[in-house]
Amino acid sequence: METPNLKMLAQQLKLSISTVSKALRDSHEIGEHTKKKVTALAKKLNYQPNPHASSLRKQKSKTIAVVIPEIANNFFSLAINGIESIAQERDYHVLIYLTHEDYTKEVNIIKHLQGGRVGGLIMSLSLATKKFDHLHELTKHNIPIVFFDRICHEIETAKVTTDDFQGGLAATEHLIINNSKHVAFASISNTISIDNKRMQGFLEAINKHQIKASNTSIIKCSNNDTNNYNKFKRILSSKKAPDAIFASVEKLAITIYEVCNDLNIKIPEQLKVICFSNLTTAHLMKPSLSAIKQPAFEMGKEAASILFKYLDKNRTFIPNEHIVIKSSLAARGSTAR
Amino acid sequence: METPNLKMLAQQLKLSISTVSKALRDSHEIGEHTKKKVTALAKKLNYQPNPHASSLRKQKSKTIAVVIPEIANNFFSLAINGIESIAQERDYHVLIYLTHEDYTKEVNIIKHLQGGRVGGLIMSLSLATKKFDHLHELTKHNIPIVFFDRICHEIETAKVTTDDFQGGLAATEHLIINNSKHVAFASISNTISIDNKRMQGFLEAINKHQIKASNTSIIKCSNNDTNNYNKFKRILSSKKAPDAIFASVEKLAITIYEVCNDLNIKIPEQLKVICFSNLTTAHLMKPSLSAIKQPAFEMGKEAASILFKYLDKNRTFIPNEHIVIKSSLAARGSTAR
DNA sequence: TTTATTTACGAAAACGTTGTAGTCTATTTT
DNA sequence: AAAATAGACTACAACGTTTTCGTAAATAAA
Repeated sequence: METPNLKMLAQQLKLSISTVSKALRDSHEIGEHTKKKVTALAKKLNYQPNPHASSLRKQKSKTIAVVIPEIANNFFSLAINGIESIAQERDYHVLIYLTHEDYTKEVNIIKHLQGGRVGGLIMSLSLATKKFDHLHELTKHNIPIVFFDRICHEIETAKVTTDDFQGGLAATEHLIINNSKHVAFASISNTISIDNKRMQGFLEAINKHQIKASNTSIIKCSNNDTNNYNKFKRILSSKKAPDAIFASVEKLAITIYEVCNDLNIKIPEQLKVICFSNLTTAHLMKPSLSAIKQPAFEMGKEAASILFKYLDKNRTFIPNEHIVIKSSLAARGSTAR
Repeated sequence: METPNLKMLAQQLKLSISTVSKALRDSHEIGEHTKKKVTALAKKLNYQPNPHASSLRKQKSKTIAVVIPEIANNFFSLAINGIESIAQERDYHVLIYLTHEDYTKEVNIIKHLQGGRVGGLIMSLSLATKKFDHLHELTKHNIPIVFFDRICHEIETAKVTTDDFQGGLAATEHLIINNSKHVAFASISNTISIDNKRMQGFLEAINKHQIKASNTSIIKCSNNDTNNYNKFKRILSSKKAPDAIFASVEKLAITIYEVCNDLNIKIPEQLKVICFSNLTTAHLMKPSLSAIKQPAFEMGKEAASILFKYLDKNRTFIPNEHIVIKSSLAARGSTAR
């Protein structure tokens, strides 16, 4: 079956292409009678305007890209959920790209997007990204970026995060209040924004409660699960092992659970664990996992709303703005006194 | 900064637009010397062809849509991961649409796609979908669909699933072998393909092991967590409660865990639980959750490979084909004898 | 009645590519 | 030396929209 287009409609109705086009877009230039006829036939033939032609002509596409490190992760999939919900409302389309925490992949994806496939993008940086030339280049090409979670300070635009500092502070204080003597922070990367903020919250709590430096440690992890596993194993079997760990991200807490299972370390008796997480099954774990829950869905919605607002106005420059959405602490078994 | 286009390149090089276009696409009509000059300038200016113009002209777009019920779900996010990995390799772009298990949303999304925004789509049906006119219509418009997981038998095309029947059989046998006397199947919907297949596997196991009908039940659940919770609560506190449940999908098993927690029912002593699942933390739950693990990532990859194969060949009709990728049973605490 | 103005439509030029059909020069073939 | 061919390039139409500009007829204002 031929896909109907304006020409086809025009011929059948013995009208010009422009009249049909205008009628469908409810232009005041077209009479009511004609509009009725046109829309009726359009509905009958199931006409849908060709988006490529439309995008080309209008030089904008009602399409955005979401560039994230990974998707098999509750935080990011919830965020996409939020983004998509707003997009569907506003009739925008969402392209998805995964960097898999790889800088080169991120650069390539961004390069591709310079062609104007999308009007803008929503992005969370890969762990490996330390240079931002590709992002500067993209904004030079008039494609706005809204960052969420792992934001880039260098680019002037809107950024949506949760209160990572406050969350880090709260998580650490929660450990201290529950009688932890030697608290550690497990960091996933020293370059990404959120990890830093969370660590600063950690340090602030240490400071506030006057914990001795010798009873504090920073565990530098990476994105490699096996390496992390071995590192935790080493640390937790050493003499001066911490009795509480605040993990920057969920996956580190999971690795800690695995190590504890294998070393037969009891949580929370011997080790308390808390982390930033969006696991839906945190309350069903053994023991149930205490967590700082990020408002992932809301963060996605907020980021999308901001981007769409500017795109709708044809504004390609988004001024600096930092939206912070509050996280909440769920105290569970893994930090019980 | 102006986004460079062919015209701009042509002017700077004092060549025609067609020459530049052909040079960039490495046409034999263009001399080596010219090609070098063109590609050099293109690289310098960071030229990226306008995808809308290209798609319009070529009448194809190197873009596919993925239409799924939800994304905050390990199975679907892993599947997307698989799809995206192949797409990135093949230079395809992936649009994502969520139906949220809603028939009307699904129909609207499909309608939109008739405009030719995408070359094809990969899809898993919503729970609420019982009519398939929208899908027939789409294929009439020459947009091929590849189904995965929740497939549609009515449409002639390629379908990718796991061995739901075998998985259902294995899961149920696993319960029976581990000494369950009254086994139940928790169904999420009686319309979707996978639920049916899994139930058939369940029934086959019942049959094979000659379980009496009175020691068998089918628990009809829905997509409403609260309703499911209440239903399980009622059933599990009744006198003839089952001592083992095979849940069709992960979310039902989670609800069962919650009910058991609240009713203080011991898993696996009083109730054994197994389900189809892709939870990464299944082994850390209390008790660890026995599961039929679906090859979600591979299913996504397979579905994408098939679709791209046909799109690359400009074939819009995909003949019937059912690819089955094996699942595996992980026996854990929730079904221990 | 003549002159403005409004209403309802159509012609045509973009948007940036791609592909077909030339065109011109230089080389080879007869 | 004339004719054919190959090589390297250009002109131009098309893809399906959107939008600006025109224009004819109908209506209102002078």
